[in-house]
Amino acid sequence: MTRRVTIADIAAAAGVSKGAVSYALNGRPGVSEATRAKILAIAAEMGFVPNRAARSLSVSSAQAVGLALRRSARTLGIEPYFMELISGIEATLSAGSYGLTLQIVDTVEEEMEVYRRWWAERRVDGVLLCDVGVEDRRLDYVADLGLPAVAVGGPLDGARIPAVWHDDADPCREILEYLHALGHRRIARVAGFAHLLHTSTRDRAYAETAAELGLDAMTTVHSDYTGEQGARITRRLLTSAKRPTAIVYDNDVTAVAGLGVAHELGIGVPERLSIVAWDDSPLCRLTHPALTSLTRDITAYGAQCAEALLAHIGPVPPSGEAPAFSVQFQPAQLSPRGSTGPARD
Amino acid sequence: MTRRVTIADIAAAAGVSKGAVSYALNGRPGVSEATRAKILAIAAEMGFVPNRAARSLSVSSAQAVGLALRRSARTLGIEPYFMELISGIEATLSAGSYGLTLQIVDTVEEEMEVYRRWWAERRVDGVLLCDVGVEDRRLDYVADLGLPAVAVGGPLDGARIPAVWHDDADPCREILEYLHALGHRRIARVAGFAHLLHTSTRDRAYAETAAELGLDAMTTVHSDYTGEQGARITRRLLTSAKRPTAIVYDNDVTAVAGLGVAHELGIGVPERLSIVAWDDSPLCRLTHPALTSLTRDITAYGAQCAEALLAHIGPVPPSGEAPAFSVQFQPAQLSPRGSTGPARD
DNA sequence: TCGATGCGCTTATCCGGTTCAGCACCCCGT
DNA sequence: ACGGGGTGCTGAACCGGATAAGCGCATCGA
Repeated sequence: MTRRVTIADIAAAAGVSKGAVSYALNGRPGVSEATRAKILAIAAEMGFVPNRAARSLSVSSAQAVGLALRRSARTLGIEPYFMELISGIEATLSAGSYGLTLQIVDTVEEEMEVYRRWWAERRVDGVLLCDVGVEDRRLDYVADLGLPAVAVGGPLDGARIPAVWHDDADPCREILEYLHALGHRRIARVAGFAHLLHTSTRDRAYAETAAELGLDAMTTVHSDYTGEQGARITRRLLTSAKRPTAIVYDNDVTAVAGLGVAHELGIGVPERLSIVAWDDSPLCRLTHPALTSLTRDITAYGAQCAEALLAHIGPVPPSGEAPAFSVQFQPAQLSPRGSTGPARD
Repeated sequence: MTRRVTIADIAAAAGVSKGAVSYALNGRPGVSEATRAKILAIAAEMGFVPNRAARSLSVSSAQAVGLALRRSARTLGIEPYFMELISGIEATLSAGSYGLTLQIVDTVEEEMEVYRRWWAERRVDGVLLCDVGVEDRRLDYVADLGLPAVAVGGPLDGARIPAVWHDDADPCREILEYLHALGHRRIARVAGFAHLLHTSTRDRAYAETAAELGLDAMTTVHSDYTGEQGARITRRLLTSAKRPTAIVYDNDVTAVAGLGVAHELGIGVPERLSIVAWDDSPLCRLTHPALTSLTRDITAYGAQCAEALLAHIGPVPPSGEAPAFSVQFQPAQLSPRGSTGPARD
């Protein structure tokens, strides 16, 4: 295990100074092309890789982005969303030779503390904020810190940090119109955390569309996205007097759990109950029947979020043209599968 | 956005030198208790957080651990295993104020390149190796690099790096004896990647136990752990001439997919087919019937792996007592649920 | 009373890069 | 021949901590 090679070693080998080596390696002017080539050749031969800490100390940039997730291990495990998102984020970051630092936290306070520490330590150059809430203290907090951040969700009107989001209202309309066309009139919804921004966006969109279509009052029950609650709520809905003929779920996990409950109660899907899931993860194709769901490319979404963050972190745009502050991502699209069919009663 | 506070600022405020501040903050001798208290008070008041890069440069330690995952975004998303593992790893790391750096790669070559770069850059102090293979080039590679590493899986006889693993043979025996007791004689298995170490361990254990119990030759089909393959293989098994009365799956995803196929084919579970899943994720309780599965605490496993790595990275044990080189984790336990029952034919 | 000891702190150096000021040199026009 | 200006490189400072060496001073035993 030989000692790490530093620019001083290269300088000695090339017979030049440290400064010249630095210029050569960074493609900056200050050395002749001949010298540059020689230095690059020697660096490559010696297998030089710059020490990240030294560089960070000099240029005061960590070349890393932070992601703090405020979800339990169980939820994170079962929800394909997060890993797909991370996967997309990661792809963009490593393409730009940025690292991803991950931390899992329990409370908002802890999460904000993590941001404070990361930023004070200069461990990250920016962060991505997931699970954007209706009232989200983190937005102002990171803005006050001066920590570059991008919200994964929105839109955030009047917010001081950029957001990447997709329209949730249109897909809601699409779902209801689809179910309405299939003859469904009693439609229930198993929603996600009530405090999340996209939940409230959907709450409103569903309510408006339901009114327009003249549907019976839509029952909406908020959940914590877990299978347990999805099952419990579905069981209650399906055993109530005015049983819905269709249930829409805000995520895939609760939808799969709901399908399980329908099986358990001997209620045929889609004959006597139609099911629609949000977030078309592979989970939705695991079941029988496969779940009709809202397809969106979460990995691409993650990639876009990371790009927005890098643009936000990056040097002041040379063209003087600032990157778009907020970006709207392609909306989710309905993928009909076996779990939806005509209403019977 | 005020400027970051450094030890020089604290030194100036306290009227002492930088060195004294460093000694005080790190709890080392060299300053009187009175001065130490004063410095600590000032540091706290000014909200001092040491610059990570500067510290790393001095002590040449990154205070971070790397994790490179060689799985597709889809697999990572759908398999609860990884997020639960990460969650556990993360808990241990942040308790020791270590960071977790995550990267997703496509090939072994790329993965090894990442290790080389991380180590050369001193971006990490050590790495965890997931998905240990039967012949695993990474083990020697990181050992040659001198990069501290711990394998998440084993046992690794004669390997140069420590491993944390759990016995896979005993649970295999437990499963087969259980199914045998229920009267099952034709048992099939949907296994995981053939090249993975634990797959081959299970291959052997199942074969041995099957022979002991006098079971018919067990059909084993290897898969890539995805729902698609799980479904396809199950469909083939269930439509073959000598249909198995029980199928054991190497992970939860393929098992859930298998259950879907049984529904699709109108084969009652557990009346005409029993299903056992490895890895008791919440996924197994989402379905109806809930899946009998092998419970293991993956989060705790991840925590243990991280602990082993930190012990391996850490300072030479002062007591002269080296940490255990390889650690065996608690074995998985069978949790019988609705998907298994007596064989009928 | 004097040298030895040790405490408490300062000074200086180092880690490995980046970057700025400055200098030697060459080319050029006049 | 000489000043002006650009090129190509060097030396040194700097980023923010850790740490070894050194030094003044009080304490203590002989």
